[in-house]
Amino acid sequence: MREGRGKHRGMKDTLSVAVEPRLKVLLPLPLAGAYDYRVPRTLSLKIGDFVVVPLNQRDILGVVWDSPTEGESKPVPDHRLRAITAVLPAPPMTESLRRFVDWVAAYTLSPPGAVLRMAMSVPAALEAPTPQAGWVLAGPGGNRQPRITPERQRVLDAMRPGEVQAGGQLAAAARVSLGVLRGMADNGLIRPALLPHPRRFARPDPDHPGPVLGDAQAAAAAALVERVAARAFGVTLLTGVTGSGKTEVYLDAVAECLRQGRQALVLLPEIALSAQWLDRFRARFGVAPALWHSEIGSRTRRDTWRAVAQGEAPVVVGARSALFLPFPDLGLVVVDEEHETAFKQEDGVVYHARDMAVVRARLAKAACVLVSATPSLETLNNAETGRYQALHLPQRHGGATLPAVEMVDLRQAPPERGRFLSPPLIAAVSETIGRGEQAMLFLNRRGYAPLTLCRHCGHRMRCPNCTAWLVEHRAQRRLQCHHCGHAEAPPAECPECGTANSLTAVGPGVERVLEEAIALWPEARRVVMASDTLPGPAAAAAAAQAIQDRAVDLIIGTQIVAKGWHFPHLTLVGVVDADLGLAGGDLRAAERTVQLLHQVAGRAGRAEAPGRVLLQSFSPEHPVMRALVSGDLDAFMREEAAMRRPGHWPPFGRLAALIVSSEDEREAERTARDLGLAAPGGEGVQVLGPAPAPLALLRGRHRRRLLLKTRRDIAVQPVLREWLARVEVPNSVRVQVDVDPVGFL
DNA sequence: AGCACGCCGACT
DNA sequence: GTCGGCGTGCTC
Repeated sequence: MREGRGKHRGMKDTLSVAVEPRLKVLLPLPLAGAYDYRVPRTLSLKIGDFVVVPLNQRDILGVVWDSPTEGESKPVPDHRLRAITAVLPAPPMTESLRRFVDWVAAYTLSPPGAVLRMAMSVPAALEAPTPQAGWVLAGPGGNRQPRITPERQRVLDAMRPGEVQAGGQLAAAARVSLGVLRGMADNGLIRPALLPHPRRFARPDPDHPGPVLGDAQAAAAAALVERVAARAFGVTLLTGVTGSGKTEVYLDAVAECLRQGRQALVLLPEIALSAQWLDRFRARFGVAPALWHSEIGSRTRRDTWRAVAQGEAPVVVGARSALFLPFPDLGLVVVDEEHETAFKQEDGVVYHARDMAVVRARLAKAACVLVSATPSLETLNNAETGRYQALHLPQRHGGATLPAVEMVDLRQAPPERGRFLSPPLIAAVSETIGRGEQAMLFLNRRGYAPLTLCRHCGHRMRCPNCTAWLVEHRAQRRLQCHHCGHAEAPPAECPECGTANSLTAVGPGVERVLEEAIALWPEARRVVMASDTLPGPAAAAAAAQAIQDRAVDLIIGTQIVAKGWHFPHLTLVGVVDADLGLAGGDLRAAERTVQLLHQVAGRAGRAEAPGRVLLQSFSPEHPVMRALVSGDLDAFMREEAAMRRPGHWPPFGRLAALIVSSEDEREAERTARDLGLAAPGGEGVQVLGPAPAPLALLRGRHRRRLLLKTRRDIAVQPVLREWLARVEVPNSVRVQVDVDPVGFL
């Protein structure tokens, strides 16, 4: 590149040799960058087009790309170029989405192709949809006078000039067989025609009469509407306690987006559990939105992707992967429950959907709204520094009060031996269901017992592939690993000492709480809500419906009960183990516990009946418990911020984790040590580790962690890139980069 | 991500 | 002697 640039020889070469037209094509593969291809004269191409190109022995799909591929060494010589095979009949990928793919790749240190793969997750949607054939009136002309039988007359009556109808539908309407239609076609009465592709998603009516907003809601809604009407990027944080009507407020912003003729995207953390959310959407707009999540079937998936690309899906509600849908004109991105850790994608391209939603909105010149009753410290900090506008709904809508939160000190009021519900909690539940109201017992642990122990020798049943105990699922008579899926039958005798009937369950899971509840309240109608007892959205929706219909007295659940459900008859929530999330050295353990328990507490008490929350804890004096009892979460978050600020912990500094893993422990150890020796340093840059990861063994891979911490004004990506380039990583070792880690396992 | 090439065990 | 196991490496 350096020699010959601008010199005679170089100039002469470029002038005399016919330069082949070449384009960059990004492929949905984890390659370092876009590849160059020759453009055949027969194709006219533009940037963003989806194309078929040869690679090795096969044909694959890609996108004509225009990234200024940084640091490209030497261009591939002309004679090695291969030609683009074809263009696909799909709308080209927008500039905004291409820049998003580039941005996410650069931020997460992922190959751009790996990110592109998420934006082309439905290859079938790129092919022209197979048009459906139907029939249309042939109109006048032709001098034949075919006989009009009564059947034929009924068909003619069912048709209107110019309107194409599907054969099956038409035959049914005219009460004739398909043969009659064929005969009419032979006689020139009707002729085949292509059906216009059906509009799959009805346009939500922004002016459909929805719920009436209170004053505070109306004011917040007006502010959001103004942001959307500005048709420019901006982030707003919308806060307010459970039941303050945040959803209805941001649905007004969605309505404004529709009036602007732009598309809106709403991200939910657990789209599979969103049946009640969809009811509220329907109440506001009269129709259902387009849905996007991993459980959508392939046909719907293809139709939805295409509808989004053609601007025919005005509103999409989805999980984090919906960020990569091809919206041609995105005007609003809402992230509901923005504090939820479910927004963090942990495998493949590691990204935080809440943060990427802000970027997606910026690149699309769209408004962005982050919504939560318990915002993350990151988001609160951005609101405080003025990067985000803040809107707050001060109280529960409709005059309902917040539930009273009380501690149960397990040292003062312990449960019976081998039981997990304390006398005060038992009394409260009895009282509540005695009054004909509903109670909930919350324990964020699936299964019967988290640990199985030999009473004779102390042996603990552990996963062969992971650093984890096997969790007993008594209903299925299995011991399961919650990390890798390993399962085995509970052995009759201790595998270590051989003693029979010596294995005993230690600690509670929801199944064990259920067992206790059956013994205490045999008459109560119960439901267990856990991810393994509610397989899929339909089951979750059915359970929620049963609760709403008062067909249930007692709900026993894991964290899925915390998610935005509206249970109007629920007045008591008992948290079986409030200390559960606080163990371990996680930076955000306290923050997360406050958020989760506050969300759970928010399920109790609505308009008619005030709610009560009991937290069972061994350390009621812990700041987390104090915050929950006082309800002053703002003060708690201020203290949390004050603790993180001096050490430059997020959000006052930046973090990136390196996870070194290998099936060979020594190789993992050696690479981790090499990385530690090559660690960057200097002003505002610090490396912690290497250390064995808390999950030192996961799915049979030995894991070591290193943590890079920098001041907020130092970007971690260049530091990471230079660091990784200095260390040789053997093939058997994987180094995963996690920028802005949220968990520390 | 695929798909080929390459170098070591159980088969007709 | 071959068929085929999956380790390693390349793809404009």
